[in-house]
Amino acid sequence: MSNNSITNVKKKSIPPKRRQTLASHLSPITSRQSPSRRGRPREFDQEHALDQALELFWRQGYEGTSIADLRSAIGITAPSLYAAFGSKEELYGRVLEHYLAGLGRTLADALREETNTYAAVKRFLLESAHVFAGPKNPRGCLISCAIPTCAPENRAAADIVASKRTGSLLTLRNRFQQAVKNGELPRDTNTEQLARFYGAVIQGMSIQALDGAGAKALRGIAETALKAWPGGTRPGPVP
Amino acid sequence: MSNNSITNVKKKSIPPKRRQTLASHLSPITSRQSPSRRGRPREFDQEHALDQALELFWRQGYEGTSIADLRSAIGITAPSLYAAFGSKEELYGRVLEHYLAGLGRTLADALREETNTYAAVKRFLLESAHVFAGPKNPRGCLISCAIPTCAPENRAAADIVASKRTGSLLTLRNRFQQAVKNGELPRDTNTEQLARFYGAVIQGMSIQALDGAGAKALRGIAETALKAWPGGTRPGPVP
DNA sequence: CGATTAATGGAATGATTGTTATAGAATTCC
DNA sequence: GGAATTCTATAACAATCATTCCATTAATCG
Repeated sequence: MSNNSITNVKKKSIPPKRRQTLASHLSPITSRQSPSRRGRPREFDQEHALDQALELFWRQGYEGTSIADLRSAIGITAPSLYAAFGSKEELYGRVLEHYLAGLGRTLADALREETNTYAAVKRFLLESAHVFAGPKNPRGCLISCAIPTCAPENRAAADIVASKRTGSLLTLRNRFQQAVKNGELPRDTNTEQLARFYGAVIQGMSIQALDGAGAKALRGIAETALKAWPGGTRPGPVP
Repeated sequence: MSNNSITNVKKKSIPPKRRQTLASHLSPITSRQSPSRRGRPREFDQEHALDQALELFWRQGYEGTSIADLRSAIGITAPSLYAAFGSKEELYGRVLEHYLAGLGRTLADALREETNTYAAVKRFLLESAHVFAGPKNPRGCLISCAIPTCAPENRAAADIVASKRTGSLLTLRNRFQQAVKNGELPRDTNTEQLARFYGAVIQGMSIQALDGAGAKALRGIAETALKAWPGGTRPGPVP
């Protein structure tokens, strides 16, 4: 109950946050949506709510989206929102997962379905170009350029997205390491450096998409980036 | 005086903004700082105020920095701040100029001082890596990844930074066009595409710097990006 | 000197921020 | 059929948001 003001030197009073933790750390899927539970059933569709929240966070960012925005977009009252998602920060985490399971799954798809690593990267870049400039969703990437900077109070939310970006870099690097073993990449390839490079390209494409670059311009960036592929433009031998 | 609520469909009441325009559109330098004017002299140093504001906007972003933050960092009262800079949005514009005249002048410097275009791009990338990961200033680039998304009310501020990014892309493209004429770049070079590519690399480097990448990692990204230089890794003939 | 002009400090503006009591309504368990 | 449980709606919470009113102070111009 009492706000321990000892630990916090800053002047902004960060709200206490009582019920945050447990739900989000158990299972990423079934936090509160397992059917046929005890009390009064939920009257709104969680999936639809996440869609609406995704749209807002994507278009306006974390700090630019208020609870009031979310409430009116989803069409529920504040207590319902907090009962279902815990807090703005937790909802944001859920939305990121929702994105990565939907339009943001381009990297995972490409790496899983393409046996050739060069082809996987190429597909990842080109599909991203398509999504980032697509007319049906907000421009850019929800992950790549979300909350780059923020007020100290929102640091936690920023760290969540940052960890997703870092995760993508690691995923790329792991594949490149495997590709070195396969012979797809030269033995002396700096895999982390290469992963960072293609990660940077994606992030830059995302920002330029926000600034108005179309799919064609983004594909041009991707095309140029592929010229930096080790061993020349041609893909390495397929294992 | 009266808020014309016809044009604005959104629910958020955007503050009227009375005294915004004139000052900022005349001269980017002498808006209110020409010496020996009429009334009571200013008691704080504008330059120092801009430094403090720069630090804050750089570290926390536009939406993450409040007037209260700026007030206490600069050490002035709200009326003084508004008298000197007009509004948060105008102050932000001033800060961006301040940045481009200081630590953010890497692109302009490189292009002006390096006769070889490849060398200019290389220097731009490496110097940026140094600034983005430098310990003396906030990480990343104030321009590259600032306000990618925002609340509708802050669209104007976001457009200011976006125009700086677009300006950098145009500057790069112009230099590349010149380099094609010089013979430094192949005749069939898509100069806009190349400019977008190196712009994207810088933007990605900035984001990764925010995520914790050190100067060495950023230089690695730059090094890889230079391998995409048309005609191979070696610079073209010097004119 | 008196008038004008502009910056200052203190206090307040209305609106919006994220979040929560409180009470009522709808379901399952026993 | 209660008891327990969980969602919903109304209303409120304190804090913070960007901005401005007011009276005062300090300078220059005539």
